[in-house]
Amino acid sequence: MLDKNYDPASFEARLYALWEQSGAFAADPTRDAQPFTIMIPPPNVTGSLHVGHALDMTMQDVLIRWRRMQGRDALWQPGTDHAGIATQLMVERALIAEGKTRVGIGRDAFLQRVWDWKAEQGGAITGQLRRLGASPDWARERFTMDAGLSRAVTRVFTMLHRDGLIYRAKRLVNWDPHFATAVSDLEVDMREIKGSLCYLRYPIATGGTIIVATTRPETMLGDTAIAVHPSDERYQALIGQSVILPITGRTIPIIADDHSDPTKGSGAVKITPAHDFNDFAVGQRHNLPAPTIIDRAGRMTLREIRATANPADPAFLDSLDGMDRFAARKAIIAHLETIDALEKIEPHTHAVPHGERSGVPIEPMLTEQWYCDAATLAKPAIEAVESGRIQFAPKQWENTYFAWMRNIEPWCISRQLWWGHRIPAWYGPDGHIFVAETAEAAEAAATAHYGHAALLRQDEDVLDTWFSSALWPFSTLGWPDQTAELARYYPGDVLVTGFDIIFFWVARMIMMGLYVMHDVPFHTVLMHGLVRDERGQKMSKTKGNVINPLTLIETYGTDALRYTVIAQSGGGRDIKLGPALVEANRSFITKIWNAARFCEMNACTPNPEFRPDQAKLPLSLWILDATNTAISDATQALENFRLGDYAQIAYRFVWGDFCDWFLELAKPSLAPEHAAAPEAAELRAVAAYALGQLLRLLHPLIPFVTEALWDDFGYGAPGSLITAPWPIPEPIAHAEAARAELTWVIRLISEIRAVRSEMNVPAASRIPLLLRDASPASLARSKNWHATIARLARITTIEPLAGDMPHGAAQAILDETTLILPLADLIDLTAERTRLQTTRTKTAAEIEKITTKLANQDFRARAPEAIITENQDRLTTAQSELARLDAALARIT
RNA sequence: GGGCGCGUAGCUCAGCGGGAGAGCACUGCCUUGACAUGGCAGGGGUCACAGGUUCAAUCCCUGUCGCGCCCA
Repeated sequence: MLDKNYDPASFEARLYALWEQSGAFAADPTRDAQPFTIMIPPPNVTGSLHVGHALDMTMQDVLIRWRRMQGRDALWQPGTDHAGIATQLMVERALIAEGKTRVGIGRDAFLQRVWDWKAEQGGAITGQLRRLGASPDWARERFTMDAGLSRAVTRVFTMLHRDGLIYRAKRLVNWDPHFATAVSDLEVDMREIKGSLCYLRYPIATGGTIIVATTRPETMLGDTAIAVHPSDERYQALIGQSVILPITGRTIPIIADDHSDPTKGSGAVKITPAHDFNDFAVGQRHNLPAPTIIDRAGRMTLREIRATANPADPAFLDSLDGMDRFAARKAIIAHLETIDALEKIEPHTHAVPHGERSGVPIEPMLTEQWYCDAATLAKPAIEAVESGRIQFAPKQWENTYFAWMRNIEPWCISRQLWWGHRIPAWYGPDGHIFVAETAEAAEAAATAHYGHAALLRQDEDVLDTWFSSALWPFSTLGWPDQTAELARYYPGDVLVTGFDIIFFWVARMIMMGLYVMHDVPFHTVLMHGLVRDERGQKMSKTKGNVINPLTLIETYGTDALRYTVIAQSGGGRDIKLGPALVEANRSFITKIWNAARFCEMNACTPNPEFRPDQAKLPLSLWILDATNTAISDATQALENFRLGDYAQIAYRFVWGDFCDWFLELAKPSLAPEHAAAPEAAELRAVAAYALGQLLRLLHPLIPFVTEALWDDFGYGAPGSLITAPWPIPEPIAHAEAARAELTWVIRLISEIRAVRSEMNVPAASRIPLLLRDASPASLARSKNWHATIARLARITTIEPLAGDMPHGAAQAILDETTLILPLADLIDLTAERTRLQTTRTKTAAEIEKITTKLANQDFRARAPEAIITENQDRLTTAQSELARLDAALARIT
């Protein structure tokens, strides 16, 4: 017996354990079934479940559960990624708390600490995914640092290097001084900073000064030119002259370059090639030197400029060596003031790059790093989307993908971290590089190269975490081994992720999939938006508006959360989420629970022998037909990746069709006094059947409540709904006639209810119904449905009107019939007249509109025949309604 | 500056060439034996604005305004 109250906490954990232990989540490559594969975008091993995951993972789970029920061999590949910087940071913090440091304990000990941490606390998110009801094949869980996945990383690195697609180069990188590592463009946040624009006065060698504007005066130590725009009249005479840099006393040229914007600042800009991306490009065009003047910890360094310096104040210059870059900025401004080289300082707001993880300003830094030739890898990846072999849903995001891929920069893949895949490159005594999968292979290569064994030193750096994530769609399946899984599940079907991650996962997985596997990793990319708070604000810890999905689950149940995120997810736009919305949506789950309770109380027990074609009653045929429609529509929505539509279709079917009408219309027949009749038996069987279809239809969306009810009713063994077949429409004979009949009954009841409500007829009062001008068919229907109409519309008798209308009656029009409700002293005749007049006005307006349209010769000549006919039909209907309304008005006495 | 997207009922959004929709919120009535976490009924919209194409425009095109995001 079901509890009176829906209490998700009482069964969710139990049902999940039942599913997991039953092996329902497991893919089976030996099965004779079409595979369906989703590779989880591996969450960060340090992470915990946030609402963005809740959306992303629920979408995947809906698809995987649906396809699994359809009989596909469903593989949802779970796992986590090792998150180089985040994980290293976490363990470093723990060390600092113990008074130790990473460098202090050394690389090997540090890595052991990371693994220890991972064993104890890593992957908390996988437990939280279970709370969400996610059904991946846990036995196949992978981690990007696993031996197998690491082997794939090493293999791909050597392949790319062999093909000339990985190389070493000295370039500017985004340097994070806090972590002392290079980071990718994508791990840099541009933040609006209220700073200052300093106007510096540089002396010209031949006399006079030139003013340059800069937001970073401290970089002047590394200036190697002053650039002016070639067409800037003000500076024509100065091009080719020299400037004496204050502080260092170095002499640098004034050059002409388009980079300088005459409308900004003074129109002259200082060029610091080693510490600015634009300046670096200018430096390359003009063959300028690029001295580094800030070190890897963000401190000033004189190492590369000391030899050329000729300072007026050597003590001041020396004092800068080793000074933090921001302290140096202040010191330099103060010093320039004293030597009268500071023209002015203006407040200035500008975008400053910050490390996503560290939060400190990024320092462009000239370093030697490993690069991947992304532009070459991108070509086939672009083609795969252009040709439609991969499709984005919504399609709009393909533009974003193309825009980025067509302008892709070389991918800096090395990171100066310890936690990650160590770069499989070794250096000989003379610096010669040996790239190999193992140290032994590198040594063998070195022996062959030098003609004798040589002492090799492995590259200290590790690879960008995204390098290993990019291999996820095939490394998880055992590649480079040719496993049965690889043959069966690659390429996969769908990647589900947020648009903010197109460049991280989507683009890189496609590039690597095509390069390594010569095939796309998936055919569809299903994009969703960001989850925001109820006011549309981005969630952030600093704002304190972060919603914890586990709290929502504990408060409202997992199904309410799942339903909410999916129902909101339409169109791939950002979604707004708050506890109030989840609470409101929980009532949908409660509604299902209560509808099931009603079925249970009325002995609607599942009958495996029941087939829809045994049903005879119009009401049975009607709900069976509505069930078919819901099944078709829901299936089509899922096929088109319109999960929001699926949720809405489910909602309307359950609440509108099944609860509001089917159960209500069935109640008179199910009442105890009729319980023994054959009609009641059929309706009980139909109710049980439709409920079973409904539970299957909604299971991918709200797995827990549906499984709980499935088990309770005994539709199958406990925990078996997850593997029950996805419903398919069953042919219903005479569905058309049943629809017509039930639609009539529903309209009749609604019409009477509306009149009663508008005329303020007390709900408790039961009144007779008279039918005027009713056709024999309508009279027959009213007779057949008398008990139901009586109950739902609070009616006593239903009779054809014989003779004159009784005094004081309300009227309404239903097709050819005029409904007459004698209200005697209850009625306010003025109100009744007004009510009918309002309807008449609307109908008359409708007639006017259609008449005008039909009178238009252009319309008649050019509109499709079907549209003309439709308008004529509508006109006829409206005209006859108008006539009946006029008659009704005339009868009021 | 370039690109993408969005402005439809109080809110969240669907619809995207031929009768303006849903959910929530709101108002009124109802403790009817699944559910007051409910039922029934109702009000509420020059579909941002201005042009254009069309027999017909919320829907297509152009422009304007406002908002958001991405890239420089």
